[in-house]
Amino acid sequence: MQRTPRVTAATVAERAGLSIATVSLVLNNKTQGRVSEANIARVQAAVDELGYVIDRGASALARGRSDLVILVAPDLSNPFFGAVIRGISAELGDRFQLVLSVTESGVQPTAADLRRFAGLRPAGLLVDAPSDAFLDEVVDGDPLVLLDAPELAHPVATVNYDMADAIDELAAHLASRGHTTIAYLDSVTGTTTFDLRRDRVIAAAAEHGMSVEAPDAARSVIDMHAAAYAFTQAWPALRDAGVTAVVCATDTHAYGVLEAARGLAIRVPQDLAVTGFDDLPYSAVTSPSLTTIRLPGEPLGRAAARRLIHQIDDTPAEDLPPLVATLVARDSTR
Amino acid sequence: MQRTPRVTAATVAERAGLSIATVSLVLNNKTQGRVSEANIARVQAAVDELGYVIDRGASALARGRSDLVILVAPDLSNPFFGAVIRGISAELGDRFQLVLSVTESGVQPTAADLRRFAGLRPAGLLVDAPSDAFLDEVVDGDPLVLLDAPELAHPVATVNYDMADAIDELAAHLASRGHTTIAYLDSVTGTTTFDLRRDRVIAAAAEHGMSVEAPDAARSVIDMHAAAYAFTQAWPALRDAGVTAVVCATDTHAYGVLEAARGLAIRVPQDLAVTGFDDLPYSAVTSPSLTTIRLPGEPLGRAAARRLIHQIDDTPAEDLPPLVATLVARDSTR
DNA sequence: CTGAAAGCGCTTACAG
DNA sequence: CTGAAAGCGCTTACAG
Repeated sequence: MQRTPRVTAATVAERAGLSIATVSLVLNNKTQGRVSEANIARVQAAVDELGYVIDRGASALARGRSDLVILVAPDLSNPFFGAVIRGISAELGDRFQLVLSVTESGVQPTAADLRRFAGLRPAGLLVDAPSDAFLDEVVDGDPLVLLDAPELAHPVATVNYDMADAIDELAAHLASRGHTTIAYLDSVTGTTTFDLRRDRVIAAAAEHGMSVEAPDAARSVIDMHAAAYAFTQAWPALRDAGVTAVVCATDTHAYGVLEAARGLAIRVPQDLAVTGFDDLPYSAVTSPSLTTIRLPGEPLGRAAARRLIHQIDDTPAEDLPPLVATLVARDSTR
Repeated sequence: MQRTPRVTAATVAERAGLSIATVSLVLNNKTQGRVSEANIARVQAAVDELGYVIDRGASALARGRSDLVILVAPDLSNPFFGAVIRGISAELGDRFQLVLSVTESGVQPTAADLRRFAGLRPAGLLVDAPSDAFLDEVVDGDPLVLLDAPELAHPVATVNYDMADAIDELAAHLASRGHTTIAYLDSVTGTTTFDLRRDRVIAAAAEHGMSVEAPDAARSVIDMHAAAYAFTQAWPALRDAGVTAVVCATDTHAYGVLEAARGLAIRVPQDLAVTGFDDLPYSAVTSPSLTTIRLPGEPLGRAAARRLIHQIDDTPAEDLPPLVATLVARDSTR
C-alpha cells in the first residue's frame, strides 16, 4: 500500500542541502532572525517539489501537545451542531484539527472516553452542555472551554447564551394571547442549560400571570419521536390541568409535540400553542411553522473556539459580544 | 497547566517492576505466549493505579500509522450525516478515533485539506459522495472507502444505495396520480450520486409515460433557502411547461420547495406534488408531510466502516447485505 | 517469557 | 545564521 518511501524532513533537508533543524524552523514559521531568506526559499522549494507534509504525530510527540481540538457534544445528530461546528472550525482554521467525540444520542461521554481523548494529547477541549457530574471527570489541566453551560459549579471558561430577555418576551407573547396555564416539555439530559431554560420559563410565566405544569412525564431525550411519545403520555393530565400552550426545551422536542398533536387530533395553535428553542432551519417549514427562541449556533462555536485559542496561547481572553437569543414568533402560537 | 509529571510507559514499567517492552505488549494485547499471566496482572494493576493512558501520537509514530479515521463529507450540517456518523463510530468502536473534515457547506475538500490529513497518518479515509475530480487528488495508497458514490471512474471500494426500485416506485406513484410532466430539482455539488438520482428519475419517469423538466435554473446547494430561491426562479418556466410535480435531489431541497410554494401561493399537493430523498426525521412533520425515498444513514455508515476496517487489517471484505432505498409516501403527493 | 536497544519523525536548546 | 544531538513516548525485532 505504501507506494513510495515516505518523504520526511530529512528528505527535504537533503534536497535543499540544509539540516532538518532548518527545515523544521521554516515549516513552523520560526525563521525570525534564525534562517536566511535564501534558505527559506530553498526549503520552500524542496517542500513543494517533494510534496512534503509534516508528520503531526511526530510533531506532537516532540512538542508534548498535538494540534487536535476535541469537541465533546452529547448529540451531534442534532442539526444545531452543524452551525456550531462550522463556527468552531472557521476559527480553528489551519492550525488545529477538529476531532469529534461521538457518543450515543444524548449520552455524556464516560470517563473511559475521556481517557482516550487524553491519549491524543489534545491541544484543547470544547464541551457542549456538560453536566456537573461530567466535569468532575475532567480532572485535567488541558485548555478547556464549555459551550452553553450556564450556572455551573465548576470554575471553567464558558460561552453562554443570554436568554433572559427572549424568554421574557416569549412569556409576554403567550400571555398576550390569553394563555393562563402552560406546560413545559423538558429534556432529560440533565445539563444546566436545560435547567436554566425551564427555571426561567417558569419564572417569566409567573411574572406574566401564567402557571406552568412540568410533570415528570413531560420529559424526553432530544429526539422527535421520543418527545412525541412523552407528550402523548403526559397530555391527558396536562389537558385536565387546563394547559393551552406547551413550551419545549428544544425545537426537536417541539417537532415531536407537533407530531403527537396530529395523532391526538389536537389543533395547533387553536387548541394548543407550541414553542421551541434553537430555531433549526426546519422550524420555518413545519406544520404549522414553529415559534421558537433562536440560539445562533455559529457565533457560539466561534466564540468558544476563540476563547480556547487564547487559553492555548496563554493570551488574555478578549471581550466578546454577548450571544443574545431572540424570539421568533411563527404560526404555532397564533 | 501540566499538574503532574506525565505518566508514561516507563512510569508503569517501574511501578510494575518490568520493562517498558512488556508494558507495551500488555497494552496492545500482544501477550500471546510472550508475557506470563502474573506479569500481565502486574502491568494491569500498575496501569490502573497510575491512570496511565497510551500516548497515541507516540504510538502512531512507532507504528507508522495512527488510529485516526477521517470522514470527509461535503456537508456535515446535513442531518443525514448524524445517522451516518453514528453508524461509523459504532463500528469503529474503541480501536479508532473518528476525525471529521469540516469544509464549507457543499464544498469538496481541497488538495490542501488532503495534505493536512496526510500529515495525520490516518489509519483510513471515508469519503462521502466525492466527485471524480476530488478523487484525482487522493493519490495515496491509504485505506479508503467511498460512501454513496455510484458509477465512479475510480476503482475504489464503495458502499452504495440500491435506489433503482424505489425510484421506479416513486415514478409509478406519481404517474398513478395523473402527473404527466414533472420537474427535477437537482443538487449542484456535481457528485455522482446526484447524477444517478437525476438520470434514474428521468428514465423511470419516461417508462411511466411522464416527461421531466430539469432546467439549469432548477439546481441549488443542499440548503433550504438556496433551494427555495432556485425553485422560485425556475417556477414560471416550469409552470408554463405544465409541471405538476417536483422531485428533489434531497429532502432539504424539498423543504425549500415547500417554503417557496408558500410564498408563491402554490398549494401542495393540490397544485404541486413534492418529493425528496433521505427521509430526514423532519420530513414527517413538514407542512405537508413529505413523500421521500428513504436512505438509511446508519447502515451506510456501518457498512463503510466495516469495509474500511477490512482494508486496514488486510482481511477479505465481507459480503454485506445491500442497502436498499425505499419509498415513503406521505401527504405531499396525495 | 523477558529486556536492552534501535528507530519512528519531529522540535528545541545548545554550541558554533 | 546553521547544524549536530538529545529527547519526546512509544513498538518491534532481536538476543537471551
